[in-house]
Amino acid sequence: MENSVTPAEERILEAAKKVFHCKGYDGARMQEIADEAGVNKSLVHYYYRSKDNLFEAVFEAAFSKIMGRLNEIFFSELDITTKIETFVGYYVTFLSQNSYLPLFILNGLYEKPGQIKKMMEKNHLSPDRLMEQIRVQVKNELNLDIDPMHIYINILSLSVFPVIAKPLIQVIFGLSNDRLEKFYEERKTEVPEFILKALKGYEDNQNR
Amino acid sequence: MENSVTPAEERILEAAKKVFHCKGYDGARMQEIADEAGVNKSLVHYYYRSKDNLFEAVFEAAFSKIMGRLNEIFFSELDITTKIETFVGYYVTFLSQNSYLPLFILNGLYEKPGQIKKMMEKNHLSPDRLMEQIRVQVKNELNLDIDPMHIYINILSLSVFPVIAKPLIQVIFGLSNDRLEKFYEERKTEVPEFILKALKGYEDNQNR
DNA sequence: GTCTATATCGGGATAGAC
DNA sequence: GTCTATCCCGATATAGAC
Repeated sequence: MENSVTPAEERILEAAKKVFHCKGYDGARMQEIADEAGVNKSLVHYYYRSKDNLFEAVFEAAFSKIMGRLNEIFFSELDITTKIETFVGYYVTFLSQNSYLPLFILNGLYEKPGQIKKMMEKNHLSPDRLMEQIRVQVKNELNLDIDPMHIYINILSLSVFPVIAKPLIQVIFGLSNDRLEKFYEERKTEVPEFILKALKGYEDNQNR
Repeated sequence: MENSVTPAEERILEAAKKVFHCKGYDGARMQEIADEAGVNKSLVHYYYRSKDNLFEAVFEAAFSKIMGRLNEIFFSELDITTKIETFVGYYVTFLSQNSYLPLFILNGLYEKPGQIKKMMEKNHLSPDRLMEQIRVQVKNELNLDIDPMHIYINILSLSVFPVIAKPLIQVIFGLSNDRLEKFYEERKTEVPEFILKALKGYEDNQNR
């Protein structure tokens, strides 16, 4: 099996990422991808027989990139407080530098409900292990018996949504690009603080 | 100017909503919209000269539907606690019944950064009024001097993201549809609780 | 491997009969 | 207002020369 990747093939994949990420499957044009890669349109088909195949390659790369890092942080040896701070800090930074990625993935998941489990396994993602990991840590370190799923989704929501909703936020609050950048920067400390204060609230309740 | 809406025109708009919401602008087909409305393809062009026009009508309706209600709740006379509970309850219910809507709107905002201010004004949305409204209420009722923007976005994130990320959540946690419904139901109480506990945390800090 | 040329199809839009 | 027929372009994909 061929192992080395030719420069052309690589350029095509990079170009495809750029175009698919911004325009989605239906909006992307094979011609535009070819132009972006600086090759002939036929060459794109030579390497990736069809638009579908090319899209799959792009989607899988994006999914792995996001989930791999997420996985890494959540299964690390950090204590829960540091873990949340690390997670939020990393995601807000990473996502605002790649602001097209999360929406691309969400759209992709709606279009392709199949074959995703394959990717989950490839990225060594196990729902049960993740849940258990959070539950144990919340129990041991914070002494709380609360559903880890809601906590996990809350953390994700607070980190990801503001990036996805960038244009909406600009419209609702009438922000300039500079002011928006500052807003994201603030969130790196605001969000962990918000989460930890909430968790502290549960603690007070249960120990009362 | 013609005021009454013919049944056909109405059926076309409803059909267009269904198709555009699910497939987006590029994915939607005029033929499919016509079929869905039970009319000939030409009739769609007769009423809405182009695909662009039709899409605008659909987008504006969706935007107004979501923002109108949001506006209504945030400018109501409720105290902040009730307001948050009402908002989350309403949005989690409404959005999970119309789970395609938020993603449709976010995608649309990326594609059409123009002409949105027109809609903001049409819906009487003023960034400044909204911010001031939240700031005053948080100050008066909770005695807190914190940035209302982060609070507002946090509430929105926790309400909207889990609905948008439905397929992602199912994949990450391996949930059945029934279990997911239960999860959303739980969030109607979990999310306001989470938010209010966090706010309480700020209160303790500042009064210490 | 990389290009040119072309097949084939589908979609948006319009003309014109009724 | 509603239909049939058609135009025309653009997009995916393939064949085949080099």
